[in-house]
Amino acid sequence: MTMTTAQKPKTDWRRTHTCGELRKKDVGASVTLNGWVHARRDHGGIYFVDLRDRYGLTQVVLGTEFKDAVKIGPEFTLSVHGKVVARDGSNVNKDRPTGEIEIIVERLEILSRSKVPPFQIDTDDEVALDTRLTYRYLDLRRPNVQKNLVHRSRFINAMRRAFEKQNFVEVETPILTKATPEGARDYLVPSRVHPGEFYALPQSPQIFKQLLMVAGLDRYFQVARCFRDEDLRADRQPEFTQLDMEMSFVEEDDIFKTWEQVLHETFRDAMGVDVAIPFPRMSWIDAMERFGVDKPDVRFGLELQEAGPWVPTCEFNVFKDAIAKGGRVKALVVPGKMELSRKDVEDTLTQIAKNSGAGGLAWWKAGKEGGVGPLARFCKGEQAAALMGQIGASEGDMCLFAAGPKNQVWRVLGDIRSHLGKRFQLTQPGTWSFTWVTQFPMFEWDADSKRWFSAHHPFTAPVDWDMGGADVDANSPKLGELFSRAYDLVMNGWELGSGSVRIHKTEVQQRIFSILGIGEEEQKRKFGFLLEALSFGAPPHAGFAIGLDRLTALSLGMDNIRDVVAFPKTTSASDLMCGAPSVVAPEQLVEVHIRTAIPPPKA
RNA sequence: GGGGACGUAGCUCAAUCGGUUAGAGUACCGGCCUGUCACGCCGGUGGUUGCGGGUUCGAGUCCCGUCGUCCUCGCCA
Repeated sequence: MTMTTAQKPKTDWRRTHTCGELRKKDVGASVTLNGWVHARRDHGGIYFVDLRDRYGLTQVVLGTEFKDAVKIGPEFTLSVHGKVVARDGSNVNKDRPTGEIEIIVERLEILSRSKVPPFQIDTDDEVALDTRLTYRYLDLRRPNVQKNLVHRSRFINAMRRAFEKQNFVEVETPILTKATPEGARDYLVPSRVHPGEFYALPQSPQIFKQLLMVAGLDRYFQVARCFRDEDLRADRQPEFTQLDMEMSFVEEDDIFKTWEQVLHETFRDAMGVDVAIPFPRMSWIDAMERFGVDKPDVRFGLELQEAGPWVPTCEFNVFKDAIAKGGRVKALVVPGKMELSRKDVEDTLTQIAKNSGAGGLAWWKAGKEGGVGPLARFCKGEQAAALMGQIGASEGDMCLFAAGPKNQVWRVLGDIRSHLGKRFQLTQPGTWSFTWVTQFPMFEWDADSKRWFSAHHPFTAPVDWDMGGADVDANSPKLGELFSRAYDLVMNGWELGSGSVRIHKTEVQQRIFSILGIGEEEQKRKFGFLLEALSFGAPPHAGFAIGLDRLTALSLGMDNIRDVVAFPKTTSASDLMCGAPSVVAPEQLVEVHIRTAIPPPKA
């Protein structure tokens, strides 16, 4: 809604939430209001209507002069000219602007009539998602959803300002680009001019921003749309937005400092929240050992404890076998006051453990006399006290043990820890806890295809440029022990973004490609332009990208990114509003040289 | 690709052990009401219970399939 008064200049609706909101000081002023109107009931010839601005913040009751107005539909768009008057003082609700003042209407013009809406727009009642998404443009009229988009806009603008203040240059990179092997599945676009050839939509602007570093734009950023043809989740849409950046002649520290400053200013300017900087840092291995995940929610303790040293003193073969096979035994000590029952452990938690790949969960209610639980008979005499000392448990604490390969132990206890955090509400809403997680593994072995994959991406620099020596070939298991200069930014248990120091030397890049099973020929075909670019004296560089949808959702306390995206897709990646994807005319296919038989559309 | 939950009026939901004419609130339409702000009162329209098949004397309810939405595992360099 726009509002003009004699005293007040026209307000830019993008700048303020309160523009359009009628206040007591406006009494006596002449106004023009344009907005959505939800007509209430006909009341003896008077129409009482709520005028709602585009943020849904203003509700105005029209005064008695409105009684001659024509009858109108349930929702419509209109323009009202009138005089603002104070209502009878005895009937004012002091807590809300609505009702305090009203407009005596001099002229009313219906700009646009409305059909009966498919759901009630003037309430925040729950409506089925598919209905909301089919009529997203009506859903967006609802105050709660709309304010998310306003918040998002503020966030993006604040970030842009913060980057520009640090002399970053925003550069747009192509949306029609080249398919990249590895990583996520590409969305492909057939070329009309080149029969049988395809563009791909970018999974990220990664290579382009590295080329910008070679080009000498040593402080780049971009609000970048990215596309990944993978299954959706609450925190994942097939297209999403990154705040992407890259810098030259820098290392981890410089990236961290830049982002800490940017995020500090963003939260301050967009939300008035003072985020403490610098953010704590933690190596990946510490994150895994202490929290069992690479995106730990550090707002609560309940850290994983090492039980290994105690194992040789006991007779529990499951634990001994795990250690003998090179695995680990770790524990989660749940304070007695959290009141975790035997049933909780044996039902809920055991189920979580099984979902996480464990055979089971050993539990022990700590006690100096041997405690209670399946583990109790292995905790005779001194052993009980020794175990309590080893894992830091007190009398009455519920201790949960996982044994096996370290990845599995981390996973099981990490999942259970996260469950307990939610269950016992160990986190406070409205807190923002950032952590840098550094030094991720360089490679991960894929048992199915029997080859190494990059844990981050193939352009990530190893911590050790020499990668443990020249004798490391693509078959060496040693590759699994190498660390990279990749880092993530984690907030409240969510991965917000990731980045790395990049490889800027052609030889190193070629070697990484070889380890990943990309032969010389293939390297040339797929990444020739990058390798050649690196050969022209590429500066050392590093970068980072943050998921804007996730950041916006989290900052609003939401756990689904759907409502910070104007037109989101469903879990089956379709757009219910416009009906995408859809069948196209055969002529269109012929034009782009696709002759494959198209399966008939679903019934 | 796998697992789970859900699908009943425009919307939000109910319907007992499988039982006879599928209800309520709201919305919508009509009537009454000049100070409402979830206005009130009276009346009315509105349903192939997502779709297809099966079991049964009888299915919204049970079974199978299918479609859709949500959550999740795999996947997301």
